[in-house]
Amino acid sequence: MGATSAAIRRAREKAERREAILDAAARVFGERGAAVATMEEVAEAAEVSKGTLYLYFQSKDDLSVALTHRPLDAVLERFASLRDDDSLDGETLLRRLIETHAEVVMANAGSFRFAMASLWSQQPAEQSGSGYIDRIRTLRDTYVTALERGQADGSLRDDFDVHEVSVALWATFFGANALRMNAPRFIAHMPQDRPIPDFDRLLPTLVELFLRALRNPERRNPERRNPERQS
Amino acid sequence: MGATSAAIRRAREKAERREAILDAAARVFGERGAAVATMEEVAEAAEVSKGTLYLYFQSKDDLSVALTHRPLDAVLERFASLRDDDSLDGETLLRRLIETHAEVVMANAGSFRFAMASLWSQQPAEQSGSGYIDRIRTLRDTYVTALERGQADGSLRDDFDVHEVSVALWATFFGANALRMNAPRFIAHMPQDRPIPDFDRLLPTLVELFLRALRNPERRNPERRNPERQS
DNA sequence: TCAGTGACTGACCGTCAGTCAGCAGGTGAT
DNA sequence: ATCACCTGCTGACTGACGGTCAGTCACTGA
Repeated sequence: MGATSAAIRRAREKAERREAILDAAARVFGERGAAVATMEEVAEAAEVSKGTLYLYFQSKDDLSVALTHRPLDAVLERFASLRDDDSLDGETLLRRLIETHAEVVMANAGSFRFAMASLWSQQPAEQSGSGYIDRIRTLRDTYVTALERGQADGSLRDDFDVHEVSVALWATFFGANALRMNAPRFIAHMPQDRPIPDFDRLLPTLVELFLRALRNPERRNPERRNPERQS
Repeated sequence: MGATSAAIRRAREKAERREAILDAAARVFGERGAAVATMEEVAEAAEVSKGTLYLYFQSKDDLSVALTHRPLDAVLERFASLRDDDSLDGETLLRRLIETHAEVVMANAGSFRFAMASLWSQQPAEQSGSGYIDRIRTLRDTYVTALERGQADGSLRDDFDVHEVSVALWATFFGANALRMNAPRFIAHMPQDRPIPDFDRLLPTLVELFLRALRNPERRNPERRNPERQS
């Protein structure tokens, strides 16, 4: 049936256009800064009219939140493959998750920034944020998995609550990524005669601290794989 | 001189009006939500015209950042009195700082929220944020003091860099406060059939984790002073 | 050939941050 | 008492931008 194949092609083109708009928005928001960029500019960059934007996204907020979905999906994909790698013990998995997470966030700082802004400025529980929350939940679930694995294989202590700690991890790396994204601004305001905090050391320091708090001091050491890790 | 006393009175009235505007803004931003509230509404609540707002504050962003100064000053004041209390060892001081910080942030969530939003949305290094940065720096300095005291009195380990850790603490409690401020939103989006993360446990969990990582395992225990403090 | 469909357009609207010419009322000098 | 002056304040106005919608056009399938 010709009707069907035409419909399929339309659907595909529609999806492609949506992606093209997201590409353009990422570029514009990244270059110009999120709040300053206008929908008109995004439309121009995407080579469509402003009205078209509103056929694909309900609002500017909706568009900017959608911008974070792709990088978050990238995080989740890499999370999944790490989680499925059985050769990693809980501690190593945890460390890798944190590093992966930070890496992708920093690589997409522009996209995340405005999503953060709209997260803060809205007060109603917008349903536009729902996709974001879903992804965050999956992300936290993966941290829980790593913690549970660590408790099971003895690489982590077993006297903490994995759910409580996973929320703590979430908060911590949220804050760390936030600071790192805004580091240039903070540094610009610092009086130059004082030691400037080293934001690049932030992640390693935090990883170190958390692992020190969580690592099992009397590790059973059954199937050890990596002989490194001292500090 | 009559002229002088009149000038003094004017200056005082000007300061009072500024405070009154901040009060009104805090009320309006708190009730209505930061981005939704208009300057017109703030003006009405402060019983002045919109134009007057711009005699006291350069912009809406400026006003909302100024809103956070007062609570931050409250934090700093309490920080100073904690720091000056010599009977507190480093570990206890650190714990108190964290708790105080969190308490004030939560009590003034409305004021902080929009400041966060403008932090994210602007890209230029606005000088309006400079007062904010100054306060944040003092805040972090106090954390550094606590860490140094802890290393000196043996309540904390001495094998970490106090500056690196202070940035880590800053990031962590920034993130934790951020999450707690937005907890209702996250919870609203969570599917109800899953265990909901307990945001009230977040602070205690983090304090616990950090102290576990930082506390001196072989504490010399020389001049212990307060037998209280359990949680 | 042509009616139907749906993606797309851009002029238009409402809102709101920010401006500015003018006003009131107090002040100090004459 | 009078007046020039200043200072704080006002609110109508402007420009910009997010969002809308009546209308256009290309394509489709009969």
